[in-house]
Amino acid sequence: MSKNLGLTPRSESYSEWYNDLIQKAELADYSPVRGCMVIRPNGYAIWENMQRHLDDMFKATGHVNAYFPLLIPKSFLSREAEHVEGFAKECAIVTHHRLMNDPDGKGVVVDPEAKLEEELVIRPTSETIIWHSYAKWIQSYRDLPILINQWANVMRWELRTRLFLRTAEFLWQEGHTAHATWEEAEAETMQMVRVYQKFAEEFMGVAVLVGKKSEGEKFAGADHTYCIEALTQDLRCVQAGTSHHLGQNFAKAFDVQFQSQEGKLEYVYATSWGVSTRLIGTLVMAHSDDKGLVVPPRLAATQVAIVPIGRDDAARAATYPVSEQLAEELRELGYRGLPVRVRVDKREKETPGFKFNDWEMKGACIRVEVGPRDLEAGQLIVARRDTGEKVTIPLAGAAQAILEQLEAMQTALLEKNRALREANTHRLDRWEDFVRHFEGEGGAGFVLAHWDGTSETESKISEATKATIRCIPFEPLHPDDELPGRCVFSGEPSARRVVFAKAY
RNA sequence: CGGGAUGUGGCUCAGCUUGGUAGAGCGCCUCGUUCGGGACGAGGAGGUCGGAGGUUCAAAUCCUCUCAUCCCGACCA
Repeated sequence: MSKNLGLTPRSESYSEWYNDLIQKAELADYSPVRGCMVIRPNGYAIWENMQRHLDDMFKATGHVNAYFPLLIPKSFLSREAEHVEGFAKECAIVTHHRLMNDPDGKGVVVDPEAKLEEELVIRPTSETIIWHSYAKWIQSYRDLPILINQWANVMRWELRTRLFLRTAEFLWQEGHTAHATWEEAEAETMQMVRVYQKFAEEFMGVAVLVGKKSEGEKFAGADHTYCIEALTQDLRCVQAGTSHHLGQNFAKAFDVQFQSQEGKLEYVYATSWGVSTRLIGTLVMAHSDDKGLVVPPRLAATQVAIVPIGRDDAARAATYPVSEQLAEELRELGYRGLPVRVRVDKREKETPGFKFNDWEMKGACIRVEVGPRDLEAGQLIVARRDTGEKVTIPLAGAAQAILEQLEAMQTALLEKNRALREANTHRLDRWEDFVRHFEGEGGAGFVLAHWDGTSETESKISEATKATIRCIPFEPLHPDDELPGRCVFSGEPSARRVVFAKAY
């Protein structure tokens, strides 16, 4: 236990703790290319669980999946002025299509003869290539709405990367919809940010703020952007998902018009919305601790780890079958409509103590100890990952009791995150207090303050404090947050408080 | 992209100042003893010292370039 096998404690260095955890919980590994990551099975399982549940929610709201290509003609990016400005600086570009042997005999080099006529951009997002298709598919109001989602990878040439939170290549889903009216697109934009909120709360156990982005923070090419914003244990904010109302910007750029019922030609209204593998980083930062990964049961790779104790044949003959039987019973009973993800840890070279620590590092929600002495007493020991609490339960009915523990953990994580947010949300009205609050390294929670609504003030505040406007919340955290006041920076009138925080 | 730091068996690091042909702990493999919170003993395997070039009789060590990671900054859905 005193050996240096653990993580850097969060109190010592939050960012080292995060990096250690990603490695030791085997969520991801570095790749030979800067900014890219290998997502390992333990991390990918979380992504698969996220995908499964999000996809169900998308389907339930009428969406279908499709796939659009990775490579985009360079010229497409420049069709929409704001869009190209937003992404031009971080694009990877394909310029050639062939390699050849180095004439100097040192491996391979790019064949200069194989230069592409038009260079191709690796998608940083797919609006442009998708709207190129939509232009072909949409002629009449009867072709609308189009409600398509795709699961894909995208690439943004980030200069400063962190595993999961900001990588050059990442996995995500991007929904792209086309509508006949502004109102219908607005309803879609709102519906999807609410889907993300529901997912964050009910599956990730993260109490997110939902609101609208300021002009300065909205998506490049959007009319406006809605978002969910999460608070991490180091009191920073993570933008966890966005939903954009694109107005007619892309329809105009790609000339997508439809004939209305009245026979008039009109431009289509668009939305796009996405969440990415950044959600995994958010999840880690929201719940995990100095012993390792903590994941809410609904997303955990392993929900229950059963550790049979005793390695001599006599002990094994008793604890192994009981363990297997319990595992089978859990799978059959299921949790939230799916077989329980349960593992019986029969590794024979490791001691029970090692296994306990190992499963805590890897993020198993519930650990069950099945020992010879327990069996004699007709009981089991069950330990919960988030609280560390160990209880003894009767062997009879154990599966049901374990399911209850899973549900209790799922609920407790959300409550804990909500309590973190409540304890770290402040309302500040004096500029000196505001500046002092954000002084120093590290996060400082959410600050609700008045803002005069101008981009000038917004950028001056962020220059002075490193804090940015995270969103203008849909629902006030307190009714008084929607009362008018005076901008914390300029003293000009303000209609309501907005949320400031230091962000990842 | 700018500043700083780092890169030596799977991991953590020593060796570099003062060049002389690579070490420790952990992990791994084998055997035995163990097994209720990171077991113990004995034996064993494993390294083009991130990569390329240069200086030298000789480079992990000195020089140049380059790649990657971390921290800070700038940038950023």
